[in-house]
Amino acid sequence: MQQLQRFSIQQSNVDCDSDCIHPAAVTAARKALGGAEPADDVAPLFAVLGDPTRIRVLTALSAGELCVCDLAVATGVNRSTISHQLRVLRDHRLVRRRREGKVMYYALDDDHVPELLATASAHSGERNDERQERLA
Amino acid sequence: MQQLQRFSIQQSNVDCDSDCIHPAAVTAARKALGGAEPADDVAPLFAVLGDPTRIRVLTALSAGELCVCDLAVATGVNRSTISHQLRVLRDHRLVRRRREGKVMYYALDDDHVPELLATASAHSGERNDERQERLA
DNA sequence: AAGACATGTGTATATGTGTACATACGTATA
DNA sequence: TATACGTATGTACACATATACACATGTCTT
Repeated sequence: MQQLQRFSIQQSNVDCDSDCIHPAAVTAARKALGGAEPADDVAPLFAVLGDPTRIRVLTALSAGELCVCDLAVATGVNRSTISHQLRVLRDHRLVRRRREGKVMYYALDDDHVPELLATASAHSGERNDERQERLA
Repeated sequence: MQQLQRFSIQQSNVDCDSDCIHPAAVTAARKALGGAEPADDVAPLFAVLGDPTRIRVLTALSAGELCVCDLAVATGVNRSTISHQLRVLRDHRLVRRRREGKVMYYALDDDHVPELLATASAHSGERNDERQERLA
């Protein structure tokens, strides 16, 4: 953390180093941040979703459960990579698995996932709505 | 964030690659994936949200607009870092800025952001209701 | 115009992480 | 039990990137 300079008695008015410009706004922001730092909870989740391969896996699973082999074929990704990413997704409770013989079937574990994907897609879609028409 | 990979589904090895276990499921998954590869649109957005500092910035801004200096104080992050991250957020149309004299005021630019944060928080909250160990 | 101040950016470094090879594990079948 | 096969993981490498220092830019004040 940076050192805090102590020249606070200068004009009691606007000095960004000693005292922030809008103390009321800062306190409101601190309140919004909360003491528990929710960033440490949601940021890792978003980080998991921030990989194209994992998004492809989740999107593929949105059509229904798939085994690892099918996932690899559908997404065109190495099976080893798929397994690694499935483990990441499992650790974050985004997918669940079910064994049937020697085949593992993976499925979405959370209704939040399609919701997040839809919202993010809407945001990206708005950005791309420069002159993009829906294609038949 | 990483660059997308070209993938061809012609990894004809021996068994599982040439003929997947459930061809119908694979075609359904491919249909869900779509030809336009939505992963390349939403994954970068999630990647942006996957950083604790940026989440703190967005959360702080959810209480109202703030200048860079106040953001740095509220989040406890170097002003230079704040500026860098604000640029990233700006590039993805997550925040907008407004100049007033020599002070730049930043605000959330999209209603999707609070929605995404809420959904992600709900997911994390459900996870924490059970006994879940985070990996460092 | 010059100085002060808030903000933006170039750059270097350290940390993180996605990928794939090789290999181990678990289950089913002969 | 032994073999085959789908899945999981250890490991190493390449690449992305978050951070902070130093400096640049833009605006207001004197």
